[in-house]
Amino acid sequence: MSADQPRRDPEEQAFLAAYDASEFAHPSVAVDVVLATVDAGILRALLVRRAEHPAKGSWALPGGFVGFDESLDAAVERVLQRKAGLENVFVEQLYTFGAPDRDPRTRVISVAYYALVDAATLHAAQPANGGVVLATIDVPWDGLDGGDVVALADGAQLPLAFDHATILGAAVQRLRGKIDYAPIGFELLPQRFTLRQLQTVHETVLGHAVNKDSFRRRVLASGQIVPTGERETDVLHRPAELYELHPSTGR
Amino acid sequence: MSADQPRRDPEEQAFLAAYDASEFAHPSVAVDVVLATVDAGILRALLVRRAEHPAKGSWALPGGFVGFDESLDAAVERVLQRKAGLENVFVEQLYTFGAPDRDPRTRVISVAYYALVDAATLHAAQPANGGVVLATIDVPWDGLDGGDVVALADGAQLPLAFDHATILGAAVQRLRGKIDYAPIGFELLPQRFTLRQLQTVHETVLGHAVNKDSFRRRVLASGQIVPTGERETDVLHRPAELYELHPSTGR
DNA sequence: AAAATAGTGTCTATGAGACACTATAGT
DNA sequence: ACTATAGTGTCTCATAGACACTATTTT
Repeated sequence: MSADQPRRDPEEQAFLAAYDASEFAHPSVAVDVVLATVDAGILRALLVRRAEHPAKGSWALPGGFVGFDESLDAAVERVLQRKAGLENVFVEQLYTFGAPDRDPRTRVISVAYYALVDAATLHAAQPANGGVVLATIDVPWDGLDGGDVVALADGAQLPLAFDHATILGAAVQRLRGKIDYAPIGFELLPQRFTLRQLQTVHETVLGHAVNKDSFRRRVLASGQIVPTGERETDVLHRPAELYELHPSTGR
Repeated sequence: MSADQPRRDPEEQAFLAAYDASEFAHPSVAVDVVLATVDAGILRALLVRRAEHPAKGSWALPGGFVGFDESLDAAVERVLQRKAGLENVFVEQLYTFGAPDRDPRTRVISVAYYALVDAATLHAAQPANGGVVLATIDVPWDGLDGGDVVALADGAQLPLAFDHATILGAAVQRLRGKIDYAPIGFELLPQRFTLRQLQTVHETVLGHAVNKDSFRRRVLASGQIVPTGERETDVLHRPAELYELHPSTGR
């Protein structure tokens, strides 16, 4: 560490050059949204086919540029409404990707978000235009290692635009790190759900099986969910009790 | 790291050549850095006095606009070098703040980072200009609740510019959530440290005392640190063994 | 009745907290 | 010798995993 080096003119000039550049040309700012769901034990995310250059024909996260007077959250809502026909979805900011060459058009800094929704709601919402697919996300790493992921549709790998494989990987990594202590698993289920469904959601996100007994104990002891007194129907076995989020959690 | 870029055909190259990024008004993009340290059991952060409007006279996080061809990480490095005279500091992205009215000049989207350094290094580093203070951070909430924090110098509260009290609070919240499982406590200590020093760092960040016995057991069992065989000197009591990060951790 | 999953009770292993005790520096 | 903190050994308690067992639905 050379923290005690005196400041020299070149450093000051570098600062001034960078500052002046920012006065003339500003980067573009976009939001990209990882809209994820768990469907029958499979992790999926919505992708949009790029109809125009750049990366024409490859698949991208739904996204868009941030308006000059538009908040980041508002931009995300607009994107979700327009590309997936969804409103009032659980959304959290993920990370901001700012490599100078990540978009060939110009400098684009992208603030990535993830949105979670249950599979039924996502299937019911019809996107305004075509060119949209609910891709299967294949995670080629274990635990919290991180890295790019692979998107599949009909068994074939989809080419992903820009650095979106990295953004998808970061979203999976964040979900895996958070699901054990934050109430995000519920966002991937309908309002009423069984403990088995919740366990499947956790297992799908984490990428490995979890212990049934301790999972039930832990979830019930957390006080986050309450039994409804009703049971699931149309199953081939003993029906499980339906639970819902504790009213104080407000959903 | 980043995914393979799709092949560029002539049509796409023509599109890129004709692309005009200045078609719309773009927000400005800045980085703000929470440069934090733990000094004798006190959490501190570097603040810079604003010499110009807006918020003239109040205190702000060190920051600066991102150059058009400059990566976010490079902008953070530049800010740390210029405002604190530091290089090779541990840095991680925190969150991006984008409320349209957070800066009265114009639309400024700020990508916030936090940087961690040990107190001795921070004291040794000479900031380029005056108007810099190492403020005490007072956290008026417990655990992971979150919220604004208060900056103090010489016992008096410092007025904070823009939304920087919120950014500082988010940094504390992130550190508290991460220190139990991520190796960030070591970044706040010199290369060699005692277990008691490490415990004090944890207690200062968390805002509450931790159990000595289980802390020692947990840290030693993690295998992250190794004993050096040497002991501290010039203390009024039995000197403790000095530890350092396990070589494989690479620092 | 058979099949399948829901749900309960209990034993064990592990890790945290508590506490007593010994060790070693400076004064 | 006294004081303060370092460091160790052991007991207890809480929680996760494992496993056996019972309960309840459809076919």
